[in-house]
Amino acid sequence: MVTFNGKTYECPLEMTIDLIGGKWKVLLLWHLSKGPLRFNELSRIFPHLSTKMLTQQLRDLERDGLVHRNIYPQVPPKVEYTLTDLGHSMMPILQEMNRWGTSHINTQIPQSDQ
Amino acid sequence: MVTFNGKTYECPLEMTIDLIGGKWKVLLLWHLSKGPLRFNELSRIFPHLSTKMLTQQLRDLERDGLVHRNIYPQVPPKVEYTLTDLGHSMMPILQEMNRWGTSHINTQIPQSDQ
DNA sequence: CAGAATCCGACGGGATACTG
DNA sequence: CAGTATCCCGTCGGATTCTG
Repeated sequence: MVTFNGKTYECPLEMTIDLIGGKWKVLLLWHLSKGPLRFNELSRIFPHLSTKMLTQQLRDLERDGLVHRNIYPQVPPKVEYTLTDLGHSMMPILQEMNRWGTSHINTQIPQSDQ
Repeated sequence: MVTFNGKTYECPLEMTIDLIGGKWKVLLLWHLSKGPLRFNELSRIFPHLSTKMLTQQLRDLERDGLVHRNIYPQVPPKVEYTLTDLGHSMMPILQEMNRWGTSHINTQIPQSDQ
């Protein structure tokens, strides 16, 4: 029984997958690891991600301390998203995932015949 | 643009997270990495996982070549699930996830005040 | 520019009952 | 034992519109 940011889990693995599971969070973290990005820049990188979802995922990541939201008080508004140290500490995981994906591109699994 | 088992993705990372994203798949892979487990054994390990979901997740993992389903033709039926080589190749990812989780147990993120 | 608000349909997933 | 089948409700998430 472990906890993270108020949530309770049965084991560390469950805790981690809850933070980055789902399609978009790892992709957001991955792109932000290369440098700060603005809301619309992220929106352009992921054309299939609605602004509603983008906002929601970024809020989740922010609430869990993986992403920092930097607001420049100016008109028009400017908001930059960056990785926190905790966010950067996820990189070994993402690198392993990227490595696995890269080395298994175009794999075709023969479906069992029955 | 990459593919895996007939599905198309924008990048290797997206491909990987699609295979193991979601709460249960990593947990199933994790337990199966220690040895074969039967359907009811898995069911007992995860009390909050319905048989419907368990079946569905196992079928997904099987279809994607990460898990093998071994049927013993006998009465009562006996079915053992094991990791394939491809499933084992996921272990570095899960180990990183477990490592991260373990070293961030009981973290509390101070919420930004506004 | 960076969202918030609203509406609404699809489906993820629980509970229960049933089967070879 | 190892599932399947059915019902059903909640939420996920898309599309659209609006705002400081």
